[in-house]
Amino acid sequence: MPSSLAIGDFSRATHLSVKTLRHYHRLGLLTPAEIDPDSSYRRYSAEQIPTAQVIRRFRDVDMPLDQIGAVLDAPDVDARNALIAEHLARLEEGLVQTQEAVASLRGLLQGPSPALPMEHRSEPALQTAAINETVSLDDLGPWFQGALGELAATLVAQGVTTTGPPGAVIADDFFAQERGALTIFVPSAGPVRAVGRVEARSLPAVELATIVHAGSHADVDRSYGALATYVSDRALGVDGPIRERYLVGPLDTADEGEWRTEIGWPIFQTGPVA
Amino acid sequence: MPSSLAIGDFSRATHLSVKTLRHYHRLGLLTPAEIDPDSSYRRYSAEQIPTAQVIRRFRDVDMPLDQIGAVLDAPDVDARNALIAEHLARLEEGLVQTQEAVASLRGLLQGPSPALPMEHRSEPALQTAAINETVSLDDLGPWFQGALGELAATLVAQGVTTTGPPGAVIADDFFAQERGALTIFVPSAGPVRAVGRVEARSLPAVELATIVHAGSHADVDRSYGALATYVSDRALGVDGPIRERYLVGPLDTADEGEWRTEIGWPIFQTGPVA
DNA sequence: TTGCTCCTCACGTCACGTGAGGTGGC
DNA sequence: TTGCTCCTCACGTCACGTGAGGTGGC
Repeated sequence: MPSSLAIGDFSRATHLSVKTLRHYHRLGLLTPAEIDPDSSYRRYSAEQIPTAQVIRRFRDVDMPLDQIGAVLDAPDVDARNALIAEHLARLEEGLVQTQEAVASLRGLLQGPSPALPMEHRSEPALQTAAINETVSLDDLGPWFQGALGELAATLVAQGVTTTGPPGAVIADDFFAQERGALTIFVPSAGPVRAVGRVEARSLPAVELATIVHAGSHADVDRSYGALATYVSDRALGVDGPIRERYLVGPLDTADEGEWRTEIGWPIFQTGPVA
Repeated sequence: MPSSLAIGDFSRATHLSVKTLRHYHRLGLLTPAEIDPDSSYRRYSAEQIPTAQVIRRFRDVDMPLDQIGAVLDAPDVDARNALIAEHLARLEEGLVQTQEAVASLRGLLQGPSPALPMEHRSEPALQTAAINETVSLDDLGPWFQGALGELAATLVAQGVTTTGPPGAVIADDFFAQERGALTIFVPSAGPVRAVGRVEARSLPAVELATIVHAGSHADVDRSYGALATYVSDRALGVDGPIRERYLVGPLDTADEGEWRTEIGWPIFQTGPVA
C-alpha cells in the first residue's frame, strides 16, 4: 500500500500552496496519484514529492510552466539538460540586463544627459550587402549580433570591399509594435552574391538629422529622445524609417562603453543640394 | 507654440510601444499633453519625453506601475529617493534569491539528497518568550529576522535566562495558503514581561518526528519532503502545527551554510512515556 | 483619393489568488 | 457531532498584447 497524502499534507511536504497544487493539476503538470471519484479529493503519493520539488525550483528561477512540463517529459537526460541550460542562459542574460538598467537608471536620475551635438546630413544612395528580416524587440540582441557577424563573414569570403561602417534601417512598426522589419547593411564597393540571408540591396538617399549616441544600446532611447525633441521643436520631421550607423560597434570592441551609434531621423531637405 | 508629437512619433522618441502608451494613458500614469476632442487623437509634448524615459527605466527594473506613479508624484526629492532606494533594495534581494535558487537547482539535479537521520522525540511543555503574528510568505525573511532580534534583545534587557535554542510554531495555513500564524519563541527559565510584540507563552508538549536540515532555508523544503515521506510511509501523522528549532541560525552566524534547523512533524506517541 | 495612422472595445495571456457556496472525513 | 479540510466555479490581478471594426489626417 503506497503511502498517500491529502493535498494539505502534500502542501506542507513540498511548500507549494494548495491553490498552486490545484493549478498544476488543472494544467496536467502534476496530477495527483489518485482522485476519489465521489468526493474529488486529491491524493498524492510520497514519490511525487521530488517532482514537486523540482517544479518549485524551476519556478523559483521563473521558468514558465509549459517549459517545466517539457523538462519533466524530456525523453532523455541530454534533452533535459539542454532545456535547463537554455533557461539558465536566459536567466543570466536577464541579470545582466537588470544590472545595466540599474546603472542606466542612476545615470538618468543624476541629471540631464550632456547636450549632444545635432547635425544635418545628406545621406547619398548606397549600394549595400544587407540582411532584412522581421524581428521582435525580445529577440533583437542575438539577432543583431548574428546578422552583423554573417554580413561581415560573407563580405570577407567574397572579397568585397566595404565603404563605410555597418548600419540599420528600422521600420516605424518596430518601435510602435515592438516588432517590425529591420535591415542590417554594410555599404559595399561592389555587388554581393546572395548567400544565406545576405543579399544586395540599394538604399535611397535621405536627409537626416543625426546624433551620435555614446555607450551601450541599453541607453539609446535617451539619444532618441534628444533627437526627437530637436526634430519636433523645429517641425522638421517627415515620414520614413529611422537609420542607425554603428560607427564603433560590437565588431570593433566588446567594451560597450566605447560604442558610438549614429541615429538618423528623416527630415525635410533643408540645406543646398550638393 | 509647444512642439507636439503624434503617438507614433512619441513611440519612436521613447521606445515605448503604442499599446503601452495607451495603457499608461488609461492608468493616468502618462497623460498626453493634448487630446483632440473630435478624433481622440493623442498629442504628446517633447517635454514629456524625459518622463517617459524615467518610466521606461523603472519598468526595466520591474517596478510596478503604481509605484512608478508614486515616484513621479513624490512631493520632494527625499521622498522620491526613498521610494527608489526601497525598490532597488528589493531588486537586490531578488537577485540574491535567484542565485540561491540556481545553486539549489543544481544541487537538486545532481542527485538525491544525502539521507538525513530521522528521530522521534518527546518535546516537553515549554515556557517561552514569544512573538505571534500572522505573516505572508512574501514577508517572511525580514519578519523572521526582526522577530528573532526583538526576542533576543528583550530577554537580554530583562535578564531572563534562555534554556534552549529559539524555535517557531507554524500553523498549517501558512503552508497551504502561504499566509498564516507564526510563533517565534525562545524557551525561558522565568517569565517575561510583555514588551513590544514579546509576550510570555507556554507551548504544549508534543511528540515529534524530527530531521535536522543543514544550510540555507532556501533548501528547507527538501528536508520537509524527506520528513513527510517518512511520516507518511509509516502512517504516523497527526494534526498539529509543525515546529522548527534553530539549532544554529542567524543569531549565531551569518554563514547560511552553517545553519542547522530542526524540523518537527507531529506524530502519534510511539515511545514509552518518560 | 489612397493607404497609413490612429481610435475604441472586448478579450487573451501568465501564474496563480480571492472568495462564494457547498460538501466530505475524522 | 463539530469544525476543519477539501471541492468547484467564477472572477480578479498585473502589464500589457491581440485583433476586430472603424475613422481621421496628410
